[in-house]
Amino acid sequence: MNRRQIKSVRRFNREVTRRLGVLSNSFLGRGRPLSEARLLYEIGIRGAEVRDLRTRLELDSGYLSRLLRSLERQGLVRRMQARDDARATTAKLTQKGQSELKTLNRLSDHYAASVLGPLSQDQRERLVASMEEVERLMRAAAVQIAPADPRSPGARASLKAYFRELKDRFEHGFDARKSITADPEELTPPNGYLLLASLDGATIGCGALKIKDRRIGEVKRMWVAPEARGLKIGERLLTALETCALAAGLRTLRLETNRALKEAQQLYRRSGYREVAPFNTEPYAHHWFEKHLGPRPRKPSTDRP
Amino acid sequence: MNRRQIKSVRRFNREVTRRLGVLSNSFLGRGRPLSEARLLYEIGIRGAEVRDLRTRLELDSGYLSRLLRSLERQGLVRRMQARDDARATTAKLTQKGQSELKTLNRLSDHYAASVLGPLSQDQRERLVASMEEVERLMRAAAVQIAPADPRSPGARASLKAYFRELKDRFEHGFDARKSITADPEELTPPNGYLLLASLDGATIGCGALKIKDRRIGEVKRMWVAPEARGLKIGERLLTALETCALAAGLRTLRLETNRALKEAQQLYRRSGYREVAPFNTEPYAHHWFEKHLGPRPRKPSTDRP
DNA sequence: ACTTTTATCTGACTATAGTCAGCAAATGAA
DNA sequence: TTCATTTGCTGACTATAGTCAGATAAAAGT
Repeated sequence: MNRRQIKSVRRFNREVTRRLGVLSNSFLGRGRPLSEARLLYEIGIRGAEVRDLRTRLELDSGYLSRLLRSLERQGLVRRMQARDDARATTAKLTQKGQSELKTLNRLSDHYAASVLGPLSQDQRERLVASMEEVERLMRAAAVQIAPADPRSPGARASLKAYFRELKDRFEHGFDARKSITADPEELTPPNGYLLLASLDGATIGCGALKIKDRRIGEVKRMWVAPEARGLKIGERLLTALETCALAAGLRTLRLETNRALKEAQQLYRRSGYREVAPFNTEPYAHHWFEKHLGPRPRKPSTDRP
Repeated sequence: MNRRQIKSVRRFNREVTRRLGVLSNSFLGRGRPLSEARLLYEIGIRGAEVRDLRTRLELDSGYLSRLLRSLERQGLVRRMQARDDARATTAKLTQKGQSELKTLNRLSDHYAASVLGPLSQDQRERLVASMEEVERLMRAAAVQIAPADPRSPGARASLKAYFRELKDRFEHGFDARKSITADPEELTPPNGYLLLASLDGATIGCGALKIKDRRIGEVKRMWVAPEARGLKIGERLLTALETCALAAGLRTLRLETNRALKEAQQLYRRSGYREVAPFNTEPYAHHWFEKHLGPRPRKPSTDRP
């Protein structure tokens, strides 16, 4: 990355926060603190559990409780205990709260219209397209990759989703018991590693390294959530696994994959993996790949797991 | 503008403010309130007049004074009276303030680098390009067009810049005394109109309408500041003038222009003006244009002057 | 039965970001 | 000269957005 790019990002930050700040104050802030407005918005028509609100808005539990109480006093929100877990609280909008939310939505629409209004049709299209690109890429940049315990909730959730997808996509389904293992203890250092990709606290991908012997590692469990595809997260996971492998002294990585997973094969080929003769008897595999690692990780990524 | 575009703008607003907010807090907010950091940044190495700071940051004079006092107490800023106007105060950074500013700049750079860091080279280029487009178009959307008194400071400044540019660009220079008049009283309702385009309080363009008789108007003084070109402000000024003209009951608009002003001619042709035989003896003109106004203004713009 | 964890609430406190009325000096126009 | 305006300062006030330590109670583990 260079000076020009950094300058451009800083400039964007400065200008856009200023413009958005002024507008969102004048539109959303009408009579209601922004935090309350956001909270109403986040509760939504269907209601939400308070713990979800806390993680989504990243609020202190005390602060959130106070905000909810304030909304309750204004008659906009009703709090009720969840049936299954009496500790958990669910917040729902009252009739009044729902009409308030509609007003907020209308104001937000007006705000957006005020941005688009002065522009020509052509400019509007270009602005919207660029906004979508910025949002997508800032989301991509916010994805974090970090090693995790294979038994942690995030790990289990992503592995479950991974198996589910294999079952859906393989022509004869998928049964983990018939496949070569990659059990939790095999993915825990020093036997191996599991890396999770997460975005805003939610796990959206995984990738594992199983150390076979002192020289050879196997890449397993490569998966990215459908909603996060196209952000190059597979590349980053793979690069991070290679960094892990190098750090562990490995010189060769191997992997096998099913013919249904076209995009995975593309990723491996792009990343310098060469197809080789089968090196195991994995029943679900149609292609086997191998890569010899250089002394240093490749340049594009700066992940340090 | 349609639902899809509005949704996209709202989504951008929500996501980007959240992401930028988190980051700018964690980077710029280290130990120093954001408003103080912004103020230091705005004062800059060369110092700045307090009144300029107030308009640029849109701060209450009391609040700004307090912020400056706080920075002064911390030994970062020195306040001194301006020589020419003893009411005005100039704020300058002390040695310590300058090194603090350098630290802030370094932190800002780190913040930008943290956004770009996880992305591939290709993604970085695309992000930066989209950011520039968003910024440019949001700036364009923030431009306001409004009628103004031809004697107001903004009007005089833009007319002066306009004459200056004509003088530079016309092959034989330009002398307003030899040209057909468009004096302040001719551009004041009901004799005519002067519209100013402004961005964040600064005047960046003008356009005038001189009403010749009850049916025919003349477009004069069309100018956009060089730094604001490419944002379709000329189009908006012209459309707004046409709206004015229609409201005043005019059915025909005329204008003349010099051959050096290629982009102006393009604008007029694009906007439906047809070249006609000379209708006056303006010595600096090479092309004469005319447009018959329909009963309603064209669609793209929503300016209502 | 017990400890630990999870989910929320409460009170007390702080920081940040303003707003507003009024004052005073300097300036500029009538 | 007079008087309105500009410019900045001060004190008093408010709103917003938190943070933190501890209380409480249900649920889950052991």
